[in-house]
Amino acid sequence: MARGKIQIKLIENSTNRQVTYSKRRNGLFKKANELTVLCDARVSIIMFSTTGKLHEFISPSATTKQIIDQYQKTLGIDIWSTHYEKMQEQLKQLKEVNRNLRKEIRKRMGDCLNDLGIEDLQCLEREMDSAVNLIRDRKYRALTNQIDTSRKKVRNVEEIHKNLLHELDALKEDPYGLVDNGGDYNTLIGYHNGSCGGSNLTTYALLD
Amino acid sequence: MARGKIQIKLIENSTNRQVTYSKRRNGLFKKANELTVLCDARVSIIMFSTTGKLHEFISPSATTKQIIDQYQKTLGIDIWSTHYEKMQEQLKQLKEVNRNLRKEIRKRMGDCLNDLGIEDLQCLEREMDSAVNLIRDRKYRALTNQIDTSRKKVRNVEEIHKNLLHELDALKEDPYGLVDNGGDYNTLIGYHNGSCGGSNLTTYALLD
DNA sequence: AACTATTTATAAGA
DNA sequence: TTCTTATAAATAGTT
Repeated sequence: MARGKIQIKLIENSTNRQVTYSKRRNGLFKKANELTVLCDARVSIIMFSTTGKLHEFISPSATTKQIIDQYQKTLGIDIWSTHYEKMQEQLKQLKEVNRNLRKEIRKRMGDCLNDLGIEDLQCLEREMDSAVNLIRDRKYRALTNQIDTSRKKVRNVEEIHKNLLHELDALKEDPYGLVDNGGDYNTLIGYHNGSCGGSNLTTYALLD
Repeated sequence: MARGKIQIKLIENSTNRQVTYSKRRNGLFKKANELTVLCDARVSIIMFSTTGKLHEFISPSATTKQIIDQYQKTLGIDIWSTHYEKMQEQLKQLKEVNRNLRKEIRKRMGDCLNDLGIEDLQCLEREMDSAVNLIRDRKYRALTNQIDTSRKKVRNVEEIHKNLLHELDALKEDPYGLVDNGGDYNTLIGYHNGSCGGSNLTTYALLD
């Protein structure tokens, strides 16, 4: 456009390209500003150079966010709000599902039974009964295992005790007497019957 | 810039303003395109006329959404993504809560008991037992109510029957005989013992 | 960053 | 809206 026409194609020389970018960017922004003033328009220019550097122009009468919001509103095809609305919908659904799950749990705790009919109650009772049996079975199995383990421990300790007694007998002739450390072996079993921490009902409160 | 210099200030004449807007808009977009090609830059221009009409330019190598996303990322000051991330976080939390609630329900159905200790099992058993009692009570109360209602119905029907019999007696002298519509009153009680629709276990599957 | 020959954009008119 | 054209403005290449 001066001192020789140029072809509109990539400027190969990197330095020239950078200089031209800078010059023309200023030209573009100047034009945008003139347009803003002359025609009372609102213009947003956002540009990135090859190197990723950001430059922007915005009409003094507006903010970039305003322009972009209006852009979305005008196009109707929201770039974000579709996404947004989907997420909002998903959130709503999950909350509803959670609410129902909490309700289900409360039913299974004997609460919130008002809206159940006789058949629902019978059905629930049957389910709970069989579930309780399963839990009881499981508990018994766990207890049995623990008792077996404890028995083994006791037998082991008794074995040690017997050996010590034998040693003691063998040492009867020894002039140096040894003290027997016989005691309550039950303390070795270590069975602590914890108080039921219990599910906290508030955990299943029907939150919004 | 031609046929006379102009001042850079609002063009009062509305028609002229519109014409200038159109011409200069084209000029601006042309320049933007040249810049895109010459310097391998990515440019987004969004503009609104006084009348609210939208015009946009976007470098062929990009989309407006890309540019705006990158704009936000570069500035750090996210216009949307903070909101976004919050929602995403909320979704994650809700899903986790959901998962736990399902697990809780499955426990109360005698499933998923593997990771429970003896005390947990005892506690759960106790909870379930008392819950079952509550449910049973509620069922009995509901049944009692229904039986009462049924009894009243039966009594009512018997009353009607008795009256009809009296009428019949009274009509014995009548030469026109009347057929007694006596029948199985039990059908009137209408008690249907539905098969337990049952909670569908898949409902409480531990979804992701 | 400044200069300037030249190209390009465009204001006014058609 | 488009075309024309005189002229202002932008800018490529140079310093």
